[in-house]
Amino acid sequence: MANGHLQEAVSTLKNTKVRMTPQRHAILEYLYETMNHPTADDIYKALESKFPNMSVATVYNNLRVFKNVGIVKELTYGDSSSRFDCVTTEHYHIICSDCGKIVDFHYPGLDEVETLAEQVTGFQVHDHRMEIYGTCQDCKMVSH
Amino acid sequence: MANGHLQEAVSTLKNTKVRMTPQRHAILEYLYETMNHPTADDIYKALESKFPNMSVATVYNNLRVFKNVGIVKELTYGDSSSRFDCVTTEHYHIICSDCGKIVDFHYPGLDEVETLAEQVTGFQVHDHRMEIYGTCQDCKMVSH
DNA sequence: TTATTACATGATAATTCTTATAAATAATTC
DNA sequence: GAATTATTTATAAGAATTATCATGTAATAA
Repeated sequence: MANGHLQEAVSTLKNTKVRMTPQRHAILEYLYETMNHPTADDIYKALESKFPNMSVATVYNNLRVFKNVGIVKELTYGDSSSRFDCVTTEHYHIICSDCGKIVDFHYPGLDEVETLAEQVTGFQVHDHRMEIYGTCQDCKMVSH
Repeated sequence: MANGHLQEAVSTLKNTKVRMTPQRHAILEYLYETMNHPTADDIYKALESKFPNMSVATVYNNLRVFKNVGIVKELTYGDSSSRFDCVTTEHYHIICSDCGKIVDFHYPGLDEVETLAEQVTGFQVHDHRMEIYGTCQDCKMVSH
């Protein structure tokens, strides 16, 4: 299933001028398998053994390429480094303020907010973003 | 009215061990008067004439202090530098993807999302964040 | 009031994340 | 297969933020 999404992403790339390279495939594979919201550096380290010569710039460059094509989303939280997420279904994130863990959280979507915003502000809305912050169960334990 | 909120923030600080200094007052004043979601550098430049000797570090340090006390919120968008917003009433932001303009957008609040998230994930929720992205009217004009 | 303590500031260095550059390499097109 | 174009790699550069530390200033205690 994750594999299916990966294939889909690969064929999306095929339709553009973007070439498929081993590095790009590995980055995508990692994103779609782990579903882990990694930073660019996380990805770099994870693929270090497979691609000892790969540059950090390659990771950044390709993440940007993927983002432009629309198969990867960039998430900027407060913690200085962006996180990257493969675009699959509509879901939000809940983030633990203590340990930083990110958990997917499915929710119907906030389309009504978008339409209301359009009416009130006159903007032409094309996206929104929401995150929830809290303390995860593990961290609740620790603090007791 | 903006002034009222400023006074409130000042007295909040009084209750903590945080001292009031001219620089801190000026930073808060700027935040509460402009309501402009400035970056740290924006603030630094805006206060340059009043405080020619003020260091950028002072701005950063104090914004962090304010954040910890809870009278200022840090907003991280994709554009590399954080923006800072004084905490007043519950509102969200709608951001123009073209020119970067940020407009306040009042909405009842998404408490139900928080409670649902608590039930589903087991997190203890204490905050959430939402933004809407679109094209503002000015930029819509330009593109025609 | 004076001494002491604790916190703030300012200048600068250091760190970190990200992007730009340029040469080498690989893939695609004809 | 040769020419063209995109990609990788290594490194340098850039920008935002934080750390350091000496100095300064305000609060507290005697």
